[in-house]
Amino acid sequence: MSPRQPRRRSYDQYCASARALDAVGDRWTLLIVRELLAGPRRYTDLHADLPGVSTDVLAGRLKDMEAQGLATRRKLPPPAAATVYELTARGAGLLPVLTALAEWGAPDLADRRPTDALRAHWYALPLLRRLPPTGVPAVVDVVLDEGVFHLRLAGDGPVHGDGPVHGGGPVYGDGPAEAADARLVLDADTCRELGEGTLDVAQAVRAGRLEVHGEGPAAAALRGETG
Amino acid sequence: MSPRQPRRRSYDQYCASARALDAVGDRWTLLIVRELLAGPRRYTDLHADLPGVSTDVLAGRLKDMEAQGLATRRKLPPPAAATVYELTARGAGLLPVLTALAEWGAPDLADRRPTDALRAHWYALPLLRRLPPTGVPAVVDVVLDEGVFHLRLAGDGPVHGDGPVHGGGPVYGDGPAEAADARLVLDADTCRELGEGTLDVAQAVRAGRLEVHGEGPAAAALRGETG
DNA sequence: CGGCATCCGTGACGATACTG
DNA sequence: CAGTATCGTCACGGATGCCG
Repeated sequence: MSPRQPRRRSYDQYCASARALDAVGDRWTLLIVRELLAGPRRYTDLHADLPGVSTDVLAGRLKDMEAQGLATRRKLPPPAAATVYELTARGAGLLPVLTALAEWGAPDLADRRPTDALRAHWYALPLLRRLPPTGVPAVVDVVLDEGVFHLRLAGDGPVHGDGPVHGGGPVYGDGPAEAADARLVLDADTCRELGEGTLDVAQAVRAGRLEVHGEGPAAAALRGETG
Repeated sequence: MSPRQPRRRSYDQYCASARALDAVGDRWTLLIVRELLAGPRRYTDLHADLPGVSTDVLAGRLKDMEAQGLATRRKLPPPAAATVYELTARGAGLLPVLTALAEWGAPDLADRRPTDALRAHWYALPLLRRLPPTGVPAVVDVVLDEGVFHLRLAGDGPVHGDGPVHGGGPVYGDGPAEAADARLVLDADTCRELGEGTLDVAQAVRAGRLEVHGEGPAAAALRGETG
């Protein structure tokens, strides 16, 4: 009958961090979460944006994540008859873990190896913690030579580790948003330094390395017009 | 000559989170960091507090961490001629990652399996984020039936993900501190609920589930005497 | 074409034994 | 005490095949 559930490997420690690592400590799992934080994605898109993962491991991880309540499969209504994977609230709650990792790992981006894959929206996580508070929920397009992505800011300051930021929708996404409140134009290295924290938005604007477009209060706040 | 360095496996992605996982994503690494956040430890002590890790994996991880600048080996002066492992500043910078993981994983502590190992200081990480600001640096002993540990609070509020908290010394430790500013006495389940955030210190005191001993301002702040 | 399942070679992991 | 040596097992990565 039961075809021998291989029983997920556990640290068997009564420790909150160990429990978290039991759930998401496997190779690739947190990077799949990173992709799904950009919104619902199809299997093939995930596979394309996770270069190096093998098909069976990706399928297995998605199955594990579904079994643990981190993600769900959903079938889109026709004619777009595709199945997409989507984070649950529990899965989206991993955002603070990913931002903490991104903040710690940002200095390592100083050396860009020729073998490194790159997607524009991978710049989103370090940036989320570094943008000044907009005071109001806002969607910001970020335009790099390498591509365009967008951020969804809650308005009440940078994203810290204090739980999910807003409703539960995607926190960032690939490509431009439908209706953005502001648009940032900068080069990849400026974006890297912003994410690392060695440069802030006001400095970058003053140095001519960053253009902030937009008319609303969010764009003004990003420019530093606090009055 | 060079016996072919097997070259650490990398995700090869130009992404801050992926870079961090390249460094600390291997099994056991973050739990070793958790142990070393309690201060310098000997190999045998690490092995004792990481039940399940095999000796060669532990040795290998410590070597990797040393090579990556996360930890250092240090030989204690005689007569205590033992070698201890100690986090570097870079390694200690992983505290926000571990607190984010602990916060996310805390709800999973609701079911305590009979196979789970337990060390008192494993309660420290979830607690660090949940104690009210003491206003002043303080050392707090926490007394459970299961054992005693202590926390070193910076004073400026709970530990968020905004970088290292204070100087760089241990953030918590096993057993009582030499000179504690306050002493908390509670049972394990109360400690778990505090860490989970479903209960706060003031509530626990009022419910008679937590005693806060001590005379100084830190103890008063923990009691909620904000005046 | 999207979503896997299968097969296979390699390397990482876990337990035990052993050594300076 | 602080690891190294050895070995069986399993997870991973890559390629291919199947099936709606």
